[in-house]
Formats: sequence, structure tokens, C-alpha cells
Amino acid sequence: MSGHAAAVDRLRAQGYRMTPQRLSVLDIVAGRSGHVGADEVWHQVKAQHPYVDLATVYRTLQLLKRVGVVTEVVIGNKLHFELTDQHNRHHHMVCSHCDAVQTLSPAYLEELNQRLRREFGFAPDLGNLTIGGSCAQCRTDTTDATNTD
Amino acid sequence: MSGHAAAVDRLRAQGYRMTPQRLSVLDIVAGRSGHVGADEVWHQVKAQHPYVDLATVYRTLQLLKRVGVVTEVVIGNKLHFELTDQHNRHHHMVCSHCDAVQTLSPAYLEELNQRLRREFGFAPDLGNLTIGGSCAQCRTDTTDATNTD
DNA sequence: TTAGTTCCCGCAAATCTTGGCAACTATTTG
DNA sequence: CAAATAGTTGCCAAGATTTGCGGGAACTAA
Repeated sequence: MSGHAAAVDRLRAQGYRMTPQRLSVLDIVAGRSGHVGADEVWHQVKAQHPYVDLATVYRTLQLLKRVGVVTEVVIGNKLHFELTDQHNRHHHMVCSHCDAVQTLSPAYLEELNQRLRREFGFAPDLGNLTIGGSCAQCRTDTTDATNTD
Repeated sequence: MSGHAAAVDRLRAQGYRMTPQRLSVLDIVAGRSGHVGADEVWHQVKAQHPYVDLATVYRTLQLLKRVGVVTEVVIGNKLHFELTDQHNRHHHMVCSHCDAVQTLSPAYLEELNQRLRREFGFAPDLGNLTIGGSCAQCRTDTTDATNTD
């Protein structure tokens, strides 16, 4: 619960305020081990604050993302969010067939990160990087030899 | 112009047909050096076929993407499309501040590609990979020393 | 405390994208 | 050539996310 103090600090540092609505959203995202859809967050928030609008939830999630408290994961056509793990950062591999999500250690992207910065001056936001593709399961299921790429 | 014969073949190979609407969409995407938004494609298609619906444009773009003729690029909150360059594949780096798009040689992702396949059996769809972040321009503009990350 | 500024929220409308359905059309088959 | 089949499309509506507006609450300065 007090873990939210850090989030409050982050908000205040940039002139934002921690409101009951925002706290509620944060609570719900933080209470999950994995990622949550905006819609589901909304449903749960309403249990505590029935008057909260979906737009507020979206705005809050974007805000929390902007200050680095939560991380956005694109799954299919929907946005999901999870608490940013400062100590054990990870990325996501999403299967475009079954929407399964695997996590990926940042070590895999460290070299790419360095190269892009060094060679292009481009600072990739790898915290938000999601790699789409086909997971092992779906690849074996689909015995489709048309694509040797 | 005849470059579309390949697209027709790709469609037919999977049981799809090349219709005037689809040809029109393809023409417009192919006529660009860069990427086009779905909305803009629609406007241009309507010049030739005024009755074409936006949904058809979206469906066509997704179809062309599925058969590998066009590539989807997410810029900001919108979908953009460009002709897939079979011979000179490239990826995209999109600046989240100014929406500028830089291309990236696939060589930069080859090692990652190999590792993910080898270690996870995950076949990344790097053709659709877009890396967000801050371009050199926006980084120097923003003299914000708060983030040493 | 009062006034002024800034931020936030609910509500409604707008935007982007996708999906359902019935009609239409091209292709195949007899 | 006619019937059957499969793919396409326009129209409409829904789903997901963002934005504009106006009132209200919180923070700051005097």
C-alpha cells in the first residue's frame, strides 16, 4: 500500500496530484501480477467510486504511463497496463495468433539499445516495446510450409 | 504499374480476387515513397471510385498486409501503410514527440531475431516492428536532465 | 481568509478501427 | 447458358480510445 508513495512523488514532481480516482486505478493495476485492460480497470474502479468515468481511467493510465509508474502493452487491438517493475524490467513478446504474452529480459535488447543511441542518437523507449510474432505453440500447430522466411 | 501483377498472384494464390477497389488502394499505397494513413488512402480512392466505403479500405489494407504486399506502421495512434519492399526490408523508429519516422536496416535486428527463435521458438514478426522513442532532434531540444536512464 | 491560478473530473462528442449482414459479382460446374 | 459456390462490398453499428468543455476542487500567494 505504501508502495504508492513513490508514485505520488513522481506525480508531484511534475506538478500532478494524486486523487482518489488515480489512487484507485493505481491500486488495481498494482494488485495484478500481470497486465490489465483499461476496461477491466474501469469496472473495478467503479466498485469503489461508482461515478468514475471511463475517460478518467484512460487519462489516468496514460498519466501513470507518462511518469513511468505503469507500462503499456498492446495486445491485439486493446491496451493493457501493468505496474512498471523498476528492478526487474522486462519486455513482451505477443503472439499474434493466440495473444499469449511472454516476457523477455532486457538483456536481449541491450545491445540494440546501445547501437541505436550511438549510431542514430535515437533513444528507444524499450520499456514500451512489444514484439509481435508467432509463439512456439502456434508455430507447431500451423504446419504451414508456405513461408520459409 | 505491372508491378501489381505480383500482388494479384499473391491474392489469387490464397483464393482472393483483385477488384477495382483493391487495385485502387494498392495503387495509392504504391504511389507513395513513404507511408500513408488509412484515411488518406480513402480520400484518394474516392476520387476514382466515389462509392467506396472506408471499411473496405481498411479491409483491403489488412488483406494486403496479410499477404505481404504492404506493411503496417503504427504512428502515434494511427495506422499507416507502405509498400513492402521485398528486396530492401527495413524497420521503423518513430519519435513519440514529433512523430518523425526513421528507417532502420534489418541488420540491426538480425541477431535478436536469431536469438528469439533459437531460445524461445518465437518467430518475431519484425516486418511489423516499430520502435518508439526520442529522436536526436527532440532529445537535444528537450534539455531535461531529470532522466538519466 | 481571500483571490487567483492550475489541475482534475464527469459528460458528451469525436475519432479511429472493426464486425455483421444482405445484396452483388466473379468463377466454377453441369 | 443456368445454377451453384465463394468471395466482396456498401451500409450501418459497435468497440476502443481520445479530446473539448465547463464546473469544481486543490494549491499558492498576499
